[in-house]
Amino acid sequence: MSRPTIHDVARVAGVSLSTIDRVLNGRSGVRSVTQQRVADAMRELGYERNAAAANLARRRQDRLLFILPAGTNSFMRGLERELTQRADAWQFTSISVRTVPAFDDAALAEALQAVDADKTDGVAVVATDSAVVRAALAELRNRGVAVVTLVFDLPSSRRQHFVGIDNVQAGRTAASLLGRFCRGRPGQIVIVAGSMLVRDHAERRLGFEQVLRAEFPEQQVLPPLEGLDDQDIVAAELEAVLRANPDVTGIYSLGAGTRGVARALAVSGAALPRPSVVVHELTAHSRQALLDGSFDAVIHQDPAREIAAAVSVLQSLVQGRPVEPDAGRISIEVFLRDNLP
Amino acid sequence: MSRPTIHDVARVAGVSLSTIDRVLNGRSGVRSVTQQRVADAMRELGYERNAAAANLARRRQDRLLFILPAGTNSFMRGLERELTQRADAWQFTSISVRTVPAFDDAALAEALQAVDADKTDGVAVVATDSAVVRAALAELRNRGVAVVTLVFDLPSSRRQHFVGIDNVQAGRTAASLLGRFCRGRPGQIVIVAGSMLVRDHAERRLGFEQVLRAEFPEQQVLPPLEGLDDQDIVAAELEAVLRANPDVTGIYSLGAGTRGVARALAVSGAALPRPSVVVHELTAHSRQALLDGSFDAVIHQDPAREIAAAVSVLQSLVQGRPVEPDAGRISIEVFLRDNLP
DNA sequence: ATGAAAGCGCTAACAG
DNA sequence: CTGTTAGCGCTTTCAT
Repeated sequence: MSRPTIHDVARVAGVSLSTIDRVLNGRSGVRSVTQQRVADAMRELGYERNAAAANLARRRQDRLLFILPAGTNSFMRGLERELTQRADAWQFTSISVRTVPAFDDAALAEALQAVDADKTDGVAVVATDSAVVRAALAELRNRGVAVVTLVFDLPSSRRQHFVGIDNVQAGRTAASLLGRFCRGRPGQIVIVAGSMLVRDHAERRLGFEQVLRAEFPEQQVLPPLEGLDDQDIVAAELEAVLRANPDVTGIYSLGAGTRGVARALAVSGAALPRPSVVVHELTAHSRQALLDGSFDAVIHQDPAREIAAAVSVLQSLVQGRPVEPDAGRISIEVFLRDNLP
Repeated sequence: MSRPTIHDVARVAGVSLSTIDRVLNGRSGVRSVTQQRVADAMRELGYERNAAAANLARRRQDRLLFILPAGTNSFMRGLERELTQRADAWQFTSISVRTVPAFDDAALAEALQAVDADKTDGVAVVATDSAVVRAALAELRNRGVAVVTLVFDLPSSRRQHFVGIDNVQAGRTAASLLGRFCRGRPGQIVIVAGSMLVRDHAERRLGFEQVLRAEFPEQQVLPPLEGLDDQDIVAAELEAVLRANPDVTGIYSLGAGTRGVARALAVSGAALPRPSVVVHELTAHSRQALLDGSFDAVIHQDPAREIAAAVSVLQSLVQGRPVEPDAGRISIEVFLRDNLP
């Protein structure tokens, strides 16, 4: 009737609970004949282990720490919100969050060093790329703590996994969209970069130019505009570029300069057809711009999925379970006005 | 140190475990003074209930049944795979699956009537719209079983929730994409419909035409091509249409005729620029077409999310928890060649 | 109105 | 190598 338990298996196999437990958890000290008997009994009964009961008895808590940059970046705040609001969504896992000044290698390295390895099983960190950070991360690993990078990767560091999107693919996706949006209107494409971090901006730009050059050669990519993610700078510079190049057909904003882009478009709005616009990250502002028609598409990564993947990977790492190579790969979402969540 | 348990709360409040349990579960038989004391103790200790332990002790299993159409529709098979492979992903929930002949109202009604209300707490059904089905569904509700519709809705029936995408929005999304893809190339747009079910095809078409007419009036929408989701019919008819209309700029396939579309394009491939193509559902075939460049975008709904949402909504319903109105809303995903999962 | 005690399905010492 | 026993945190009789 109800699901068989280890008691049933023990009875059928004619052994004790401990023996069942041993084979169930692959512990040593069971003759292979006995193992076989137990395995047969399990198969016969269709036994399925009750993970909740196991965790309860084990009374293990995975203590995970998330280290995020402070500041107003809405994506980072989204991650933090996800973490604090759904703190109880993960059974047998206790999660804490620390924020450190953004783009401050020293501060980040310090935070990594300050991790108490006796009270922390795993760390997810939004990393900046620098020698001190790499060193601190390696040392954390040496102290027996599992480490994954989140959002920004640190390849060839000692981090065990990366959880985030593939930024080259994100750039390629943007180009596929924008190239199609601008087809039949040869002209210039403006890339608005920022300063979130060198690596991921470079990757997005790379992917973007790969696809645009190969598939939409009628578009000329202008030298990227460095807006430092400051909306005033972005607005001013972009406005100037638009004025100087009346044939701009498309704009790709790969950083956080989204609001500046919207402002520049509003000002130079008279010119028609207005350029097609693809930006990153769904925020209140980009959503609004999508709705009023000034942006065409938003490339997004979902904070909820990102956090869920990080927790899951860290749990596996901490518990010594195998982790599939692409467990941390987050899907690149595309939003238009009509499929906004 | 470790999370406080009801033992701690009991000690601090100076009462027994049972009393804690009573207030925790809102059972009667506790003086309000005592309730207050307990509540204070919980707050003081920062008590959080351990849901797994509660479920274990309660030993309740939600018995859910999924009724899906049989046949080769890859989306339906995707749902079934999700259900059977991840059967153990939902703690304290046992899931069974039944398939019934597709588009057979009588068979579906019969399956609904055959549900054993004593052994089933909730049902998720991919419904077809007919009086017998509605009646059978209502009767199932009367027998005390929770019911949600999945993928296809049955509004104004007694189903308690719908889990699936908004098909009008899906159609609008397709039009936003295709309209932009075809901009600057005035011409005709072909809609390839099928026969999956009248309702959702009609809704997709509605949304599609809404947006196309309003925002891309330079495109003329041809009368929809009824391919009955049969690839041979779709291929033949579409080929004829393409031959007759050399100015076809875009194709929207809103049903399951995807393979036929690919074939027709391969045959009439000579003509350039080839029409832009947006189809529904990511399958091995549509993925391939995306990769080889014959399709531009795929509108998708994720079977995994769909199943997860259905299970979660049914659990809430069965356990009498409140369900947010849009708990069943699944997001509409957009895939291009470059953001394929 | 409140408490004691016996589990839920599994794990973890500790004995044999 | 295998079995016994005492819980994990919570619910549920059944007393009081």
